Amino acid sequence: MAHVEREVARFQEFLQQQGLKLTSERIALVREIFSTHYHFEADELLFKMKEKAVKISRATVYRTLELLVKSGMVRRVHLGEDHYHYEHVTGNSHHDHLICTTCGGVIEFHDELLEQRQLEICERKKFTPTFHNLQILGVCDSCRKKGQTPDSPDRVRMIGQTRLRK
Amino acid sequence: MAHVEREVARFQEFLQQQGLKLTSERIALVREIFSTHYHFEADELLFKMKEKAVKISRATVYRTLELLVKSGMVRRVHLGEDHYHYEHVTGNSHHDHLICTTCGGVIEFHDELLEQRQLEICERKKFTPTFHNLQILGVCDSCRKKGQTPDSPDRVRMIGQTRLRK
DNA sequence: CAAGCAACTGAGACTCAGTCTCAGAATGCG
DNA sequence: CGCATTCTGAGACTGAGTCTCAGTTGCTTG
Repeated sequence: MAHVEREVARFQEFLQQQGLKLTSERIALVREIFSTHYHFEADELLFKMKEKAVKISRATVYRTLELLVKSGMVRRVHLGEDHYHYEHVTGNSHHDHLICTTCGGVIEFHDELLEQRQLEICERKKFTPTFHNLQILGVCDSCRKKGQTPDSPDRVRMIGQTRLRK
Repeated sequence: MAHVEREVARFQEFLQQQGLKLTSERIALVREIFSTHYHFEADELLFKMKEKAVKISRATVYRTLELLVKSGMVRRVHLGEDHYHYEHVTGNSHHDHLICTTCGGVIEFHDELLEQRQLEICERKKFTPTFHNLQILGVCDSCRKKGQTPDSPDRVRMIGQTRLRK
């Protein structure tokens, strides 16, 4: 739990620099995000707060996520679904994702050779990269063992979380 | 133009195999897609058809795109925006994208070494890949020359096409 | 430590991409 | 050529995300 407070402090520092305020809603959201979920969705977060009987509006959730992204503490990623996911930015280690189209699980990896090669490609195309995004879709080990066959890429869209609105 | 008719024939063959029908709407859409746009959005296509005074409803556009994806003639891709883009599947050459966050331009590339390395990573993680998706965001040569500085990744969301509904 | 104002919040209207429904229309097989 | 089957358009609907605005709160300054 202690390290959650460190994140709160980091966020506070960012807010101060920007002349913004540290409100109870923002504190609650940062605590929620950094104490549990590694990958999460905005609506999931909204739902979790409702469960805990902490009343925070959808607008505030989105506004806070935007600030967290700006502060560099959280990253917005596409995970194959048709809406955004968010993930912590731990240290500054960039990573990419293997996404299982059967169980929806996400495996992270980082590969220096891959990164290096991308830079080479950019150089050849005279392109100045700022960021990249690689998802590999397929079937994870445990799903394959259960005898599942790989699905078509579209199938990924079906993966969902329980989530409510209103 | 001749090769557009080849695509129409390919689609017809697919439809026949599935016990589906080749309608005038489907022909018009395939012609539109394969005669010009390489990367396109559903709404853009809808708008183009309206411009040409060919009346095709949104539902039909989406339904036809779904069929084209199933037939393997078109691929659905994420290009950094918050909605889908589509692109032709030419032959079977897989490729990835460099996306300029300043002008919205897209550069395609294919790199065997990158593909190879991804397979190695999957093997190490015991993951059976079916598909992947790599976008590199940054600034293209001509935008850089115009003295633009790289934008933050969020900026990409702003890139848009003119498009109307109704 | 109170005032004041800028920044923040919630509620709910709005947007936009995409999906669904259903009654009427078209296709194409037999 | 008939008719079952598949398609279509209009528009209602959904779900994620944004915007607005009136009322509230954090924090700086005096």
